Amino acid sequence: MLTTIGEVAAKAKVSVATVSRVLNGSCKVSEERRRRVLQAVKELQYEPNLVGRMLRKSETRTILVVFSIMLPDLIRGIKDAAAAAGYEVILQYSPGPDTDASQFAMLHRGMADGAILPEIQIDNTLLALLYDQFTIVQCGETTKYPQAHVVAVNNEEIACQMTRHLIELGRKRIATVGIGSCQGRPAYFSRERREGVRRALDEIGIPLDQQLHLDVQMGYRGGAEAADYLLSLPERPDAIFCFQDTVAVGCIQSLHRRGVAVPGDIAVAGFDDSEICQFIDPPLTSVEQPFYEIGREAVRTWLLIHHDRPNRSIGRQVRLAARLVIRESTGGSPSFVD
Amino acid sequence: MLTTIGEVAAKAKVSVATVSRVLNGSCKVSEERRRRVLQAVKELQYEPNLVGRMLRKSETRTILVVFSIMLPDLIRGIKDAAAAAGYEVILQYSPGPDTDASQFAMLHRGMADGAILPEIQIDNTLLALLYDQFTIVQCGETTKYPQAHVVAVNNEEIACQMTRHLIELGRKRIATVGIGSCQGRPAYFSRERREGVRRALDEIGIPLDQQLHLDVQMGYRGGAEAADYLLSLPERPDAIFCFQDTVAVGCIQSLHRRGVAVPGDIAVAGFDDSEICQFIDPPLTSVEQPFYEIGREAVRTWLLIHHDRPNRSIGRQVRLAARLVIRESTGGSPSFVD
DNA sequence: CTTTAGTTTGTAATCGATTTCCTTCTATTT
DNA sequence: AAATAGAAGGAAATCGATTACAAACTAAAG
Repeated sequence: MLTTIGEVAAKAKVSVATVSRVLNGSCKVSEERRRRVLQAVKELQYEPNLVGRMLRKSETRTILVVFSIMLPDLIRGIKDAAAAAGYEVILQYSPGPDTDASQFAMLHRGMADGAILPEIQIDNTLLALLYDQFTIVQCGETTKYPQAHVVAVNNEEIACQMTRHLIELGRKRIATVGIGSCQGRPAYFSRERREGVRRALDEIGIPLDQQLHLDVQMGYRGGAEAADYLLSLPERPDAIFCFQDTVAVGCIQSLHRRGVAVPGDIAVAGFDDSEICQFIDPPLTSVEQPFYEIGREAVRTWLLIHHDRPNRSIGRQVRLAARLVIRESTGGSPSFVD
Repeated sequence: MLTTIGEVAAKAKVSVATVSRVLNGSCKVSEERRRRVLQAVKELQYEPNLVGRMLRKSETRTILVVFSIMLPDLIRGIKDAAAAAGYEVILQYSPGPDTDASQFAMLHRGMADGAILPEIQIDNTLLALLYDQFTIVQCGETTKYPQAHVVAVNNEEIACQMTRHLIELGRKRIATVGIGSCQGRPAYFSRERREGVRRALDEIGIPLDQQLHLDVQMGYRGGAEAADYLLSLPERPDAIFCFQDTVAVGCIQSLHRRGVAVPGDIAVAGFDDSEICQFIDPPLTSVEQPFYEIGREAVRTWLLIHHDRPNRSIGRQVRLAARLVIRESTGGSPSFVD
């Protein structure tokens, strides 16, 4: 059994109310009693029971984080910002690209005040229900739901920059590999990035060739499949921009197997700048996302919305800048470009 | 505000006790009232508040899972087995190889009845304190703590098998790269695996060369550093057995850069059989761990220990079989061996 | 028709922490 | 010395669900 406030009160020879007051800073406690209470707390190693507190205050001060891909920096950002605001974080892992209602039981059962959804693809009907009842912030993955609160990088802008970089290197037939959800629809961030690619191609008057743009399941296998398809085309691309690093890695692997040189024949770029980019052959050009800041900003946004519930009619969109990281896989010399 | 049992009772025109009885199966409720209650529950979309239940029952029916590397199958195994037993799971991410007391606040604050620690390296003093107060099961990573409850693969046996495989291919100077904790000490599973390697070498009368065995931080960078060190030796190894796939990948990458052929000059093997093994060049020989089963078994063990608290003097050790997955990185033809 | 046994239902206590309300005590002013 | 304001601390209500206990009701037996 864990120590309760009653035992602390008994040991310190004060009432439970006084113990609570000492620990919660309502400073109307005499120095003598405060000392006795703190002494007892220390000796008994008392930590207030969160369940009791939650019930009494009718709030959990807990944020649920439902994630499908593990992004350590993002989680750290969320945890740090939440802790700073006196909030707990509980993680829920949702395997697969699409998330269903069962992942949100903790909300409906009163164990969390709201949720942050990093890189989660989710049905619009379910999303509407969640937004209706709880404080929800999405990050990484964006959404077409108009009331959604979103923290993400400026996908369109950075994809446009990446495409310009490829064009500067003389590439003209640029393919993109996005991430699809279960229904075969591309994730919304894929659409934004593709729109950036389209804009860059537009600038030099190249029309979009639909054949060159496809969506796959995230992971190495998806990348391999994409490469196989693109190589099967009568006119092969000379660059492949994958919207996730693991997809790019799978892609490169498949190109190698078929004797296609990277970047000699085809340049490949990824997205996220995960650790593997530096450790694959050739090192992978990618887009660095400020995951830690995205996490922190998501919490800040969450807190803002949560304390301003009545006025939350319109969605709040926060866009952060991403950064191109050029490496050998696109044939450029290893250097950074802002 | 979420619906409470009182509102359901009012709507169904019964007492709260009756609602509770209907929902908790004490079947002494008349058919008529049961129907009314279920109707009201449905209409109000009522879900019992876990906080209230936890407080009243003085148990949370929640297991805390503190993880440092994300193993989706293991988490799925844990969640499935926990759900089947009516338990919730909350995840806590612990960045870095070593875990400190702050990760266990949820236990001390009454939000979980115990914890499962997958692949977590943890100080023995802290571990003893945890075992003393809570139901704890470790999995993946083992422990020298004698009262520890551990679910893991038979590291020594499978490492011995892998080494025999390398010996059969004609390799004689076999290096190992283990995972070190912050204090520079190797993780305990590294020691077990190394012991298996020693045993296999012993069988053919090759003594252990200490120079060939080192520990690094997990991840690609650790593998690259290990390869650099091993190549700097006057007598290079002809095989490198890495105790984590990412380390093996980093290792191979560094070997490639220095013009060392894999497996021509040096064979490389990994551990965990993660997805990347099939998508790296050359495909990586590895050890498949039954992560889903480890997760399930961890929960089963947890439940057993939890309901048998007085008699838990001695640690319970569960060892599962792992499987060699031979691929090109060790020069064998791609095939499976049991 | 009364008694008794058994079943169903409601009332109220309970879990731990917080907080309102009220009492007690101290200090200041007249 | 009496009156009053203000500070400090304790008693008790509260949050939501469960459950011990008591009350009410039904059915069977005498």
